Amino acid sequence: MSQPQNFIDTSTFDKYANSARMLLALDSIVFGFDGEELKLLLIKRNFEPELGKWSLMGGFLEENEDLELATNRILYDLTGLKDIYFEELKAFGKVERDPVERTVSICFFALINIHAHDQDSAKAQNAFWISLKDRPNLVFDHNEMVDLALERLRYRAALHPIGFELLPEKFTIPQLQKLYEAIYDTPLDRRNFSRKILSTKLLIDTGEKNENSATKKAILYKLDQTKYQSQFNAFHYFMSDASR
Amino acid sequence: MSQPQNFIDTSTFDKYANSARMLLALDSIVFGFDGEELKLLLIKRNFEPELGKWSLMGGFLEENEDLELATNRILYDLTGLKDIYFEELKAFGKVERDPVERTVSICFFALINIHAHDQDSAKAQNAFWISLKDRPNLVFDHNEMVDLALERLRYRAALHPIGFELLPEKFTIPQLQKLYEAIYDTPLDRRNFSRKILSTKLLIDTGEKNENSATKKAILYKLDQTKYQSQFNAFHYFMSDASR
DNA sequence: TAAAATTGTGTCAAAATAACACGTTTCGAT
DNA sequence: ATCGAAACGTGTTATTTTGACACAATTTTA
Repeated sequence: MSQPQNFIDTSTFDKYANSARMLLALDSIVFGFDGEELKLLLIKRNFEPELGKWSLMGGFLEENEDLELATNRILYDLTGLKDIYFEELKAFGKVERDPVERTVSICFFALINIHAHDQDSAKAQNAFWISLKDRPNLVFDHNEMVDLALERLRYRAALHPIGFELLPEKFTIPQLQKLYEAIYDTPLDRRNFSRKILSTKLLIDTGEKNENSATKKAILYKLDQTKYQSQFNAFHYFMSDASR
Repeated sequence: MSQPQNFIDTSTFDKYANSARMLLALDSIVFGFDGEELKLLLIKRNFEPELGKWSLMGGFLEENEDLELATNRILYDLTGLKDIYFEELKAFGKVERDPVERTVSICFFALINIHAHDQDSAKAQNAFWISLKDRPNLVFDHNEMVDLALERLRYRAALHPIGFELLPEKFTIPQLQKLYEAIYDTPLDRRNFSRKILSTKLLIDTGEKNENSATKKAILYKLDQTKYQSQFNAFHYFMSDASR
């Protein structure tokens, strides 16, 4: 992380010379699921620059703050939640991406249970849940970020049980199927989907049923947390061809 | 990529205040394959800080340089090659990761044909090919970076045909198998491997044979570039369980 | 020309997948 | 109370894919 050109003095080495210091932003794509549609938590900017326009939630990395800590701070400010599931997406670093000042953004996406999050936190940030299908135009390169985040979500959810992060603690297989259908925007066969999910042995029957149903009440399952964590990196192939 | 706290003046907005500007480093893990072992291109540092120790090749992002351009610049300086295959790995941003000055590193890994690269470029950087198995201790958090890069390589090579990037233009299936065995440090069944690879239809028989062989000469194949690019993101499942 | 090393191809049983059918539960309308 | 509609749980079958394994062909060297 340094190169020959950048040293000053081999005996009394203090600072890297000649290279630019710049702002490091963190931008978050937060996905939620309301039971029907996949949603994004977006900010209606009540601050400059680009006041009044839509954007992702972000913030700057501070001098004495670890990167991971800053990510958690930003997600907490936005949702009021701690220990949110998130993954780093990509660094965006075009010279002109932020017209105000040279800023490199490290982008990540998060998955949350839309009903568990703190509405007040979102309100404080002027944030709203927007369906993916009617997402507005976003500032800077944020559209590109969302496109990539959705692609990555599809990639990851096809192989790993991250979809569960979007559901409440107890959920039914039909609910899970609707989530996958929303993520991939495609219908799935009930019977094959159920078999696939159950074959992972990741679900535990709680013995309860979904009382909100108007018809046959589906079994409520919960995640087997031990198996979930130990098998997280194993391939599960939830979707046969998520890669188009 | 900005938040309410960071604006100065809604009418004459110029700069983001209060947030720290910092160095942005780019560190590269370069993988190569010599026909037997997986290797890393590492720097014996002839510059400060940490002079004399081993490290990854890196550099700083400059004021008027796109992130992707800088990555290519660093890889070119190291290998003399352009259009190298690389993927972003992760941003490393612990406060104390570089004792000289607060520096966030965006890390990426690259795959190159070890025999095609320019030896002079490597020599100019004091870089050497080191077998993964006897890799030295590296400065800062570079060990962690290499660990993660290897994990990611295994993940990606299990699903996508990136392994081909490490081989010469024309190669045999046994050579490809040795590469996969090196990546996963495990023996594979010749017959099943061959069937799996050929079923992807990514290989074109050149009609030539490997004249370097002391026994039966294997068929030399080349990649079907059109299919390679169009099917790159499809899942190929080259390894049944690369995820442990 | 026989032996050793390596390559290409084939077989077969087991497992996974995709397409599809049937019976059950629940509520509300009759 | 019972019937119908909607949604749920489970089962069947043919096809494909996988994993374990065997055999024949090529090439160099002894």
